[in-house]
Amino acid sequence: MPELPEVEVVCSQLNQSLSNKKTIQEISAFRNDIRSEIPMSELKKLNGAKVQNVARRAKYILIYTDHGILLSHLGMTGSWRIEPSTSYVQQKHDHLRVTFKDGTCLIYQDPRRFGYIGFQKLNTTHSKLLKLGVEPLSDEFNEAYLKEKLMTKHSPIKIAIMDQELVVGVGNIYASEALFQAQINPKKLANKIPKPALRKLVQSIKTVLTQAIISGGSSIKNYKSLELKEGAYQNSHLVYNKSGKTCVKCKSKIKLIRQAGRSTFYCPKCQK
DNA sequence: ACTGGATCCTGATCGC
DNA sequence: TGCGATCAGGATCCAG
Repeated sequence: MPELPEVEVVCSQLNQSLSNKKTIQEISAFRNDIRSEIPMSELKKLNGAKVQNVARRAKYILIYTDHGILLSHLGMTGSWRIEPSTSYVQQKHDHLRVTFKDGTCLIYQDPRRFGYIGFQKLNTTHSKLLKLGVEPLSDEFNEAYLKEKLMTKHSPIKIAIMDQELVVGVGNIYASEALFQAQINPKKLANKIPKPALRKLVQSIKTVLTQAIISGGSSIKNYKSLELKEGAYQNSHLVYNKSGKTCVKCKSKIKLIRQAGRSTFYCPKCQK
């Protein structure tokens, strides 16, 4: 479900709500068989821990405490929500619940169970984070970096920019949107893109992600932020989910194709 | 060493 | 209205 902007929004809200105030009383799982088993024996180490801050790395959410780090990934349908402990009623697909000493609790819900919950020891890097590429909104992600990385890439550019070992956070929606803004055909081979186009692509990715964060993310199906608010960036999508509709630039029809099993939307006339 | 496809799972939506 | 087929914002494993 969520790409970088949606995770960023959830993360900053969690940071607002949890940091420097909450002490964990108890962590319990309703079921631990999500895609990868929830490591309850390790998570028990967080009992009595004080939350320090919440940060994002790629599409992972890291809840830092003085006893260790609660690592999570929302997969396609995962979400976190905060409720008063006393009025908590278990909802369908609630898998994990963190109870705080101040009378509130944090619940992880994930219908498809594609998400991930893990534990990271203090001063270590979890294995899931080891191979991740650069953050798209950092200065490390620039034209020179992209050119070097794509030199040996024989996949279509759309697939390449979704590769989390190259650059993190770009998923199916923002890949299509960024390529449209950069006027690059998603089928074009990554190692065949001229330098000026790569410069444009870097800029487009940064712009699209930044604008989406400002809008509170995209709510296509069931994404909601912590405060159960929907994002608004779906209203700014120019190609995603627009097949058959008119291109805003040239008035021809937006096309839908399938790449590596995922939908890609683009304008055949504007994107060469 | 690469690449694309199948796979994990539930729920919403589409077409007959 | 009902029912099966298809599709969904992700990541990983496997085969060619």
